[in-house]
Amino acid sequence: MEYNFQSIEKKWQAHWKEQGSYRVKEDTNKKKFYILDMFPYPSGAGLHVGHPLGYIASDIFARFKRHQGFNVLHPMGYDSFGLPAEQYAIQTGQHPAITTEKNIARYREQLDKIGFSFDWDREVRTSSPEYYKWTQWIFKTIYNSWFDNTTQKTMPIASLIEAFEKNGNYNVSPACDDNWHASLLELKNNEGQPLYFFGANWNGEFTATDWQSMNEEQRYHLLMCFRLTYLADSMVNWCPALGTVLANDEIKDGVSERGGHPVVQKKMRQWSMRISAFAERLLNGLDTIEWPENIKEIQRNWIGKSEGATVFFDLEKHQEQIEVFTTRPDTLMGVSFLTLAPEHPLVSQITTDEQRSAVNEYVEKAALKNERDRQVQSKEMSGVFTGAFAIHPFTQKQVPIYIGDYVLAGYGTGAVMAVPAGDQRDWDFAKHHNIPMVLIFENHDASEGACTSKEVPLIHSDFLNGLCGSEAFNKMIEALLEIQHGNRKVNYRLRDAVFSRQRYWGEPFPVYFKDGQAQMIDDQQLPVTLPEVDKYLPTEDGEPPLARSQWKYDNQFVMEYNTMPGWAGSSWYFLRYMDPQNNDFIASKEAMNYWGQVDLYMGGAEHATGHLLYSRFWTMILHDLEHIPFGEPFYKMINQGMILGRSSFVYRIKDTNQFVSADLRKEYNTQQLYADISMVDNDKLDIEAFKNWLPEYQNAEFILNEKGEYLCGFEVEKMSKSKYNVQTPDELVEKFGADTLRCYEMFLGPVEQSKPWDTKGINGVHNFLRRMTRLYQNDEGVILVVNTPAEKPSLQTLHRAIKKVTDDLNRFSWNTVVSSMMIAVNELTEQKCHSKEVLDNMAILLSPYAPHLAEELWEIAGNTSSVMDQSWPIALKEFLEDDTFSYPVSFNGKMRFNIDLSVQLNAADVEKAVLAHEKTAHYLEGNTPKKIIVVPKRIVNIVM
RNA sequence: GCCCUGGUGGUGGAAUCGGUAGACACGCAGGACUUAAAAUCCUGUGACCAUUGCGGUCGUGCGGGUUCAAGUCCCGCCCGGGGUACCA
Repeated sequence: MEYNFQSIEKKWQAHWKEQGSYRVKEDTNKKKFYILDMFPYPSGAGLHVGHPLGYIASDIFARFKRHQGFNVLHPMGYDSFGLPAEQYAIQTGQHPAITTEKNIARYREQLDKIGFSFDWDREVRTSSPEYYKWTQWIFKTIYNSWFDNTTQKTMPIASLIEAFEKNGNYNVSPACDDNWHASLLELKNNEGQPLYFFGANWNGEFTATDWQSMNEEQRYHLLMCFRLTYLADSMVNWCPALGTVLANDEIKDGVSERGGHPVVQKKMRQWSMRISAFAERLLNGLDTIEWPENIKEIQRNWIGKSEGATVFFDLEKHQEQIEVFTTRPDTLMGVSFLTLAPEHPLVSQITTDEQRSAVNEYVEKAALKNERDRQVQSKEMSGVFTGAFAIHPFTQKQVPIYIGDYVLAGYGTGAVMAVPAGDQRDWDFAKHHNIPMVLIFENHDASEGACTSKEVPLIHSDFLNGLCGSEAFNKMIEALLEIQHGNRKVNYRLRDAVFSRQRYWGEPFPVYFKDGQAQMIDDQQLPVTLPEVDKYLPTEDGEPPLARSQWKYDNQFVMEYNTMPGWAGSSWYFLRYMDPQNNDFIASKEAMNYWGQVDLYMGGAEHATGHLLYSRFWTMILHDLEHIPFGEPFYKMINQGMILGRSSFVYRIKDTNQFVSADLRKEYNTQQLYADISMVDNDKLDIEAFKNWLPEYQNAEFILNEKGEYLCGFEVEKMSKSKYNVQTPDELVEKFGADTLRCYEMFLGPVEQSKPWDTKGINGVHNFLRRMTRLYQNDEGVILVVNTPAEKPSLQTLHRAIKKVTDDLNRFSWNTVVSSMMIAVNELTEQKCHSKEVLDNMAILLSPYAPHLAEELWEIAGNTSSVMDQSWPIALKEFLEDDTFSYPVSFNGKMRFNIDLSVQLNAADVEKAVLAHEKTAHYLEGNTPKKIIVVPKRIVNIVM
């Protein structure tokens, strides 16, 4: 019988479904293995061949682990809240839930065809109320928590209140914004008086008595400064025309990517998550997990730890100080000016009357640019002198103060001390504005640029003269502490994460507002479900879509009309798979204790600074609060690469309707046009299909090459509809079968590498499966499997394959496994081996890669059980080694010939045998060997 | 600029610990079978030189180095992919 993959795959998929083969339960007698794929957003376009790459790899690994006796949790679900469904709803009025449902059905159909071993009973969808009930619960939990800087741990907010009751905020160090107390002083009560009783110079300390005398409103705002999710005014990219906030990557050249509308910077009251408190934990945790080094690096950079010092500069004519952060306190003696961000709060206060108009103009100009624009600006170091001077803390000399938009308000203190001798940017700024430099490095000629090395001894630096590096760094910090003008400081780039979105299709907040204060809705009333709206657009006065519903809590209190961002649901979904139907908790303690951390996480590297950071953040919080038994969500991670498309091109001669074959196109002036890859086979164009493709090509004429063919050009690029290079898995499953597709995607190369999709090679893999089939059955359907014992060479072939396949899977080398199995099948075919003892083991080896065919072959060989239930074969040592080894013999490192010798021989005997060999004399050319290197079972090298 | 990756035949890739570079496929060329095509099978296939056979030289982005031995280790460059940035 021919390899009839269509009927085989249909048969076994139905069988597995009927048997519930992939259902999994906690079983404390078995070791667990949790292998997870990043769940997809179910887009309307469906899957292309790139999407299942990671799923295939993880599915193979899950099946391998099952054979090894592990209890494997391998679930799948959908990240089903998101923008595309909402956009579609705006255009068509169709409810996003309906669109999402449809897309999920299509995804499921496509996934099912590929034969994945997901336990679909555990499916989760982030948009289902049963699921987002717990997203809301986690939000509330985070709201009711604070972070203790001393112990570096999340604590319930009640414990902070208790501390305040006892000692005010003495002896307690909750994570918060540096100037949290300043923002409280701006608040007013109903009478328009300051809400708090602290004077304008309050430094943030308060006593137990202060706390006890606070009213409920005062305590609300005070606590908000310490909660791990909090309401605060933050700068957002507001697009008035679209009525929504845009993410940075939704803006191109200062206008919205969609529609090209202007975008302005606006302060909005938003929920934020205090991820900045976890900077150090997130950084250190990376050392405890096995992730690809590049992802760890991306996260480290994103967290952006820098160690340095805070320095306070007194002002010449004002009480206030300017606080700067620097990583080079050792260069403090070289300060020639300070630069403030245009938004710095002291700017208007210190600017002199002569400079005021210039400064105002500059500040206004800067406000029009968003942060990203500003960074793209030219290198000409724009800035304006404020007219004010600071006083150098050591030399007491005047230091001019500038503003410049290269200083960002959002990083550090929004102010920098400039040392032109030691920083290239400061050097550029000084040159441009003709500010005198202070030279502080030995032998440094500052006419060319700054000296950025830390290893050059200092000069003109008073007590630091002659020192450099960390010695100077530490000595300066000591000196700063002594004169009380600075201290050691660690700064992080990581910012708190905005958690509000002005969208419809996302999780609603379990929050309403009473007297302007946010109130959490009781756990018993969760989930708070999405209300119906007439349109999925913002209201006329710019409120989010949910406001259209006139939604009220208890019929009187305004609800929070924002929704949660996309990363909310995906930050904890791996927990829900453990116990997806649980109504009492995110998952039962038993289930979480059993399944624990994800052992292997497979997904794209593009989530490095989003999902992969946020889910670590939430896991740490939940772990600290003892809701879950582990502190890092994903132990081992592998990033699959992207599969790129191979686009085909035709070449039209300019201003004609003539197309010229790619190999002849240089002779003409041509225009390159896409041709759909379905009309191209082996770069040869199906001319008739092309003519019928689009009306404009109907009367096209073709200049063929000498073989009478029309060749297409090609390019490797991202798969996309507009490039006509999308290859769907469905077509390939139809044509070659799921097993072939699975093997081929693995055979393409290492999973973590990006590579072009090219269907050319798929025949080779398909042939391999056919040759495998022929070991069991000839083309007439006669079963060849025999019960006679196998010959030694066949057993050697088998056991070598077992060893190689097992080793390669253990080191996640999916591609080489296919090669090893091909080699085994080629050898067994040559040996005409049809022995059941060999073939049964071969079927088990094959089953992770080609599960349908493996089941079929297992059955053909006369077995009644399922191949999936068989334990993984063990490679027997006696069949792994030959009696002889073919030694390569090299002369001065050049390999000349092989000699077969018994593996029993020791190095001296090998040397003797080689020297006795007839060819040795020839290659010695009369020389005496100076040295002979023998590495047993590897190589012989003769040095002359 | 900085950080992370990668660079091997016509193509995808293999070489796991410093030990025979190019496994396994694709493609291509030639042959067998066939009226023919497909399918299948066989042979060859890194480049260059020599071919009557034996064989020889070069070769893993480039230039150096360490070593008996380097795709693999070290130093200095070049190019591609990704991340990030007036980050103080």
